[in-house]
Amino acid sequence: MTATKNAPHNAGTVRMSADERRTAAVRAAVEEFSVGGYNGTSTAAIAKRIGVSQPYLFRLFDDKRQLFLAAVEECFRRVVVTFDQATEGLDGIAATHAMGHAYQELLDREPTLLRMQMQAYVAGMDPDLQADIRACWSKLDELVRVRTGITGEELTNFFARGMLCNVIAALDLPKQIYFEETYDEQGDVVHCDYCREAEAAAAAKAADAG
Amino acid sequence: MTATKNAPHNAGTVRMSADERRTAAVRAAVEEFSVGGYNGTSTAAIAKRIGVSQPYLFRLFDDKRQLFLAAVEECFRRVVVTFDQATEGLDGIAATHAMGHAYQELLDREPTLLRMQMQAYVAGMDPDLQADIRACWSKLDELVRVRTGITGEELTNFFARGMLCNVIAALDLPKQIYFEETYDEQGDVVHCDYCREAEAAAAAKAADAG
DNA sequence: ACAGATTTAGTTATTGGTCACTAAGTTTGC
DNA sequence: GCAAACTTAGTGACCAATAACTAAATCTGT
Repeated sequence: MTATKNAPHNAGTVRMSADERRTAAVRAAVEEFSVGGYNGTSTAAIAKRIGVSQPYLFRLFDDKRQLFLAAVEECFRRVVVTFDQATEGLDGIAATHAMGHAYQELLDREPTLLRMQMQAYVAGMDPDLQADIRACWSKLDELVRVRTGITGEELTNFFARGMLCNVIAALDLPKQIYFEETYDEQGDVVHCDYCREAEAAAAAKAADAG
Repeated sequence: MTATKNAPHNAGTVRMSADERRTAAVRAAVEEFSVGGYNGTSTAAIAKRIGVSQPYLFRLFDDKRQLFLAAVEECFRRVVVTFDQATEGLDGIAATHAMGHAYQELLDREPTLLRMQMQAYVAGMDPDLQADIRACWSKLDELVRVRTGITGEELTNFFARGMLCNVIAALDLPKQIYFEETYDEQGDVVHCDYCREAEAAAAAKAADAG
């Protein structure tokens, strides 16, 4: 009695394949979980964001936990892709610098990704989720090690600075407090030699493609 | 009608002053919130831990938010105290090293404090809490700056490495992955020159007191 | 010294609301 | 016409916060 008999049940929403919906749901989940965290985000909020009823989410995912893990994996996947693209044709310290710059750029362009990471780490305190979150971390660790070849203090500082970026994203601190950039007379960012190497590699690749 | 007429209402629990209870509640809150976070921890769990009814917590604190903030402040206070004690009689790079060591020791001895910090940072994404959490961060930042005098890259790396410790605590990673210590033939930890300076300062202070 | 008054530390019972998840049905594209 | 995409309706569990009450400690006047 709530709807006229022959009016469409779900007017306004587009019909999608389950896989397409799942993908949309994961994207939405990243957005929602990144600010509310696992316990502070309702499945209803995620459903609303993709224009679907809340119970339908449970046809796409076994439970909230699975949806959260999918969001975490998507988040790490996007970071991995970023690192991948940033270090094409580079290795050693040049690759390390490139990754560092790329991550700091994420802080400006996609703070959601860094916030979602924070949420993943605290969710990792729950024994039910810890193993999966650790696996995400390990993959990232692995990528950095093989792409850069750095170890010891250098590796530690790389990840450490990444984690500081995450906190800056969470608290919305002005990033120049800890990451100052220097500008030339034109107001452009001054790049170091490693940056120039990275730019050269990118230019070479572009020339190759074009 | 639920209890025999003259039987004590709260048999088994000790009577405390409100201030004592509040202190106990804050300690319990740090324990509980550090693993469950703001949204994943019930006030009932905290009340149970100090042997008090759940509604009574709301006589001691206005609401859950206040209780959480008290726990966050207690957590940061304990870190500040640790840094304070670790750097007595030191400054400059020696103080920086001493703080760094002290923080890494917290990772072994009081992982709860580092986990609680993570919870504070993600809770700081909530606009209602962000200002207070930022204030805690600022205090810590200020302390490190005045005690060590470091700036720029050095300061950044100091905080960055701290944040990495927090993540290690959260995910229960083996800390030697990023913080290897070297041991001598006796199996004792090898200290650097700055450590020795710190030890000398501590010894001098002990001699002064004794 | 002690009875009554007052404050302080606690209780139980309850409520309004939220949330994850289930069951059973309806619509739509092919 | 059927399978796959989606809905509404509902349930039981939990949870922050309130209300109303009780008992123990402390103060006060005589």
